[in-house]
Amino acid sequence: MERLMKSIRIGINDKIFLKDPDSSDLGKRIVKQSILMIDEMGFESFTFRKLGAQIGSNESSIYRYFENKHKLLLYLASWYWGWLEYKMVFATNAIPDPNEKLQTAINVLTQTVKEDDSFSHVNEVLLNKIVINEYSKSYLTKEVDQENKEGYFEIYKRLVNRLGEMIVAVNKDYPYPASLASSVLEGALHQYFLTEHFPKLTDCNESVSPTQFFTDLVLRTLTYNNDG
Amino acid sequence: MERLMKSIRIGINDKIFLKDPDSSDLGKRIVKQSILMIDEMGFESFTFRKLGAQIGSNESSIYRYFENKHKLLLYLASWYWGWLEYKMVFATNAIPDPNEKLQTAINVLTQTVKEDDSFSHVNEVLLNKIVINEYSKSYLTKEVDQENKEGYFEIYKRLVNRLGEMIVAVNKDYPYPASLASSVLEGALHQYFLTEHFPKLTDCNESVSPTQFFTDLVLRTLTYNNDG
DNA sequence: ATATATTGATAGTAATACTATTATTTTTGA
DNA sequence: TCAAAAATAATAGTATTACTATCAATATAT
Repeated sequence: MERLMKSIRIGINDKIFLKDPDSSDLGKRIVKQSILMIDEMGFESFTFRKLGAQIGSNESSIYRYFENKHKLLLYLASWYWGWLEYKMVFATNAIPDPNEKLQTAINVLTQTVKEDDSFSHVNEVLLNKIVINEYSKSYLTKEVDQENKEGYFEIYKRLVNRLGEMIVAVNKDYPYPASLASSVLEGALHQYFLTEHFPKLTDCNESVSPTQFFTDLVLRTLTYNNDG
Repeated sequence: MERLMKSIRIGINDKIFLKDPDSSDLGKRIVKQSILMIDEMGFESFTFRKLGAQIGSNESSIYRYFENKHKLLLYLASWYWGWLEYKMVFATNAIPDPNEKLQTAINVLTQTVKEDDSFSHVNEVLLNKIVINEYSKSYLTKEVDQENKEGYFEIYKRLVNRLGEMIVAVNKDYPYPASLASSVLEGALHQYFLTEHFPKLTDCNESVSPTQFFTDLVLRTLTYNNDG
């Protein structure tokens, strides 16, 4: 798996960047260091000037890769969701039983990332933390419809839809597969956030994972029968 | 109900503001106009300078009420959740049956606000939209733990806990009442957002409401029996 | 009528989020 | 291998943001 992951490339909508950061050493340093810095100081405090100082490069050079830090966040998020999608498809592909397939998908999608593959310049552990803390900010904007039209959220949407299809495969009569799928993905991020900062608002903790909560939730929801 | 709501006052942690905006005409104009402007231009573009220009007051005067726009957002959010809490407690108070009580609570908590009471200086319809689009930004910050310690999220937490208790009252064996409660509240905001901007990621639309989705979800989850 | 509190006006600062221009270095490909 | 092209760096500059400070004007309360 690691060897495979090492060589994959996430296909990201090329309107998100001005110059593909994967195409040069500077581009990779921008991505790598921005992940460390956004995790460290938070997206609000992060600036291209600070990033330039850290990587020994110039602010103006970074602007040749990304229009602004918002676009960089969209890039990082797309990378993350693309990577998760790959892991999910890989993990579920060979499973014929719809129940087991869905179960496996939920496992992959709602687990925290424990270690990065250390081959790529992308630290997936930190990227996972960034997505938990910052992803919402990438779409809670006045420009969301325009940016959606331009395809900046395609990978995420595809991932939600894949999960939705697996839900349908388990129970074709369940009336809200898309809402359940989007709730699982978004909710997992939220439950991780709560575990860290608002422990009284969640039952998840060191011994109970969001994966357990959502696995149970989806099971109950899809195998419900009203004779009980 | 309208008459009652007219005179209620939401008790908001007074560390959120420097001077109670409810205590003066200027304070009320700040709150009223900020709601209109944040809804209109989004939180990022909104500034105290622009707000001052709109209400014919001075930027520096606004800073005497709120340290910064983040605190103003915390104030508006607290007001909103306090108002919802009031509506929920009022609506559920007299209901003895736990199932019906929970059902009513979910109704109140996941419905959009259709008209404001027009007595208060707060437009609840717009405030509801603001909470959908901006609330996450109030806690997805590096300062969240400090601010939580100072009690800025008390009302929201109390509301989630109340809902969690109602869930326990319906099914004391369900292992994730807090997570389910927080998922319903947060998820309702998210489903409304998706309906507006990512319709393919939700089953909610003009004829299916997030209320229906979550009512059904909670019903299935709490009345599940594994004989099926 | 006067002290006090509130608001307004003006100005100023450091930082942000860029853009523009020009210089320097690196890459490439004829 | 040398010249052209591309990429990066350095420097400077602009408009805006997010404030703070000071002082003047006005309203209010005793």
